[in-house]
Amino acid sequence: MPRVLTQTDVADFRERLCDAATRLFDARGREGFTMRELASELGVSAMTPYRYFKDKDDILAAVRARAFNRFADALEKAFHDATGAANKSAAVFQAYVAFAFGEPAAYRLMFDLSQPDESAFPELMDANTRARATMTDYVRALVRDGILEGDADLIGHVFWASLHGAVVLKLAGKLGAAYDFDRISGESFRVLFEGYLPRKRA
Amino acid sequence: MPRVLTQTDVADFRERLCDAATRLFDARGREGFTMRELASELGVSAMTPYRYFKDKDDILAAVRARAFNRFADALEKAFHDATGAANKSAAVFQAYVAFAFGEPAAYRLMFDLSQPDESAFPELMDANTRARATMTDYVRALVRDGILEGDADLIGHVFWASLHGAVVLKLAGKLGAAYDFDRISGESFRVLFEGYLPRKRA
DNA sequence: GTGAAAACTTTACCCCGTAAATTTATCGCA
DNA sequence: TGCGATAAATTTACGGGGTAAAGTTTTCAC
Repeated sequence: MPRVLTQTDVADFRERLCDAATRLFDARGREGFTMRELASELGVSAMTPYRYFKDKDDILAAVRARAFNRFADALEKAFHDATGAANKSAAVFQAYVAFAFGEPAAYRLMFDLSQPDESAFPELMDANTRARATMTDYVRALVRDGILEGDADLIGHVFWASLHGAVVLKLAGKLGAAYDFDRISGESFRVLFEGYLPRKRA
Repeated sequence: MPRVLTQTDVADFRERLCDAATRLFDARGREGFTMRELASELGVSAMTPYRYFKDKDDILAAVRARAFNRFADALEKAFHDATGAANKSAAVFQAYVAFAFGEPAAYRLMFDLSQPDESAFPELMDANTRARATMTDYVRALVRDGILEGDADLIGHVFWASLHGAVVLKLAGKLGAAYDFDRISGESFRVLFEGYLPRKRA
């Protein structure tokens, strides 16, 4: 019988590969990322990654799944560490922005990209679902505590779309100095937040 | 003396090429777009486009410039055809959305993409500036007519970021059935609009 | 040791953007 | 009417990409 890779060997290599791939995506962009450079970064031949992943898309899916999980980790941590619904909401907002600009390539891979039939990658689906949940939980908390009023899922999507828009415009270099990301996202957040405050009825 | 291309010949070919390129971008996506297929679509050899454009990026810049101009055309027409600031605003909103979903590839080329040193393409810069202006003019009209109150440029950017966010989430397939584009963008627009209504001071 | 099979590498194929070399087509002029 | 000259177009070729197929190395039960 020949040498056989243990589960751990495989998992470790996949881990190392995804780390390197994430770094390369950041350094070279989605277009500049190549299997050959990835392999050489890992010190293996160009074909070795194909023992561990079906093809480039499979690697992309794994990298995306890991990005979703890191993202969810960051938001959940922010949510749990802050106390009080209002603080939690601000902390989640900050964590979101920090992730987006700290790992722009990962952010784009998560939200800019529509891989055909993502359902073929259960790991990705799960991570996606998890990240999705963390993005509405904080709104649910705000509504539960009576700080905001309305359909928490709808409000969550509205905040999300608005913030995401500002993020991608910034990432694409579409925002100037006068109306920069902080100004626009802050203003959006403020106006939307006020719009969902409970109506003071007599 | 040999045959020499007239200005018109060159302009016509560039036009035809950009039309075909725009179609191909839509059909194949940014990754799947190739010079070779573009050339074959035009019925010329793979190298002929290089007589008329420096390289692929140069073609991309031209396609983007044309997209910006079509976009500006659509918004300006909507703006001018509607009467009254409120109607104009709604018309511009509709034209924006119609363009984004009618020509998703062109939309992405305009706002998702940051070409390095776009300043090298004056045609692109001009078209970009023009499109930018049409996106804030309608807000300026709303403020001038007293329908909204505040910094028109800031408000314009806030609306833009919010709408853009919903558009790209939809284009990336991130929105589900329950909270779809219309629901989210409509809700965002409503809440932001109300947030900028003049305060009724006693 | 030995052989069989897993892990890995080398080689090779086809597609890409595009540089360089080559061919074709059109003009003014003899 | 032919005949360069030269712009326009095509053909060929190169380096680099993803990855299939073939070849090599390594490891373990016997």
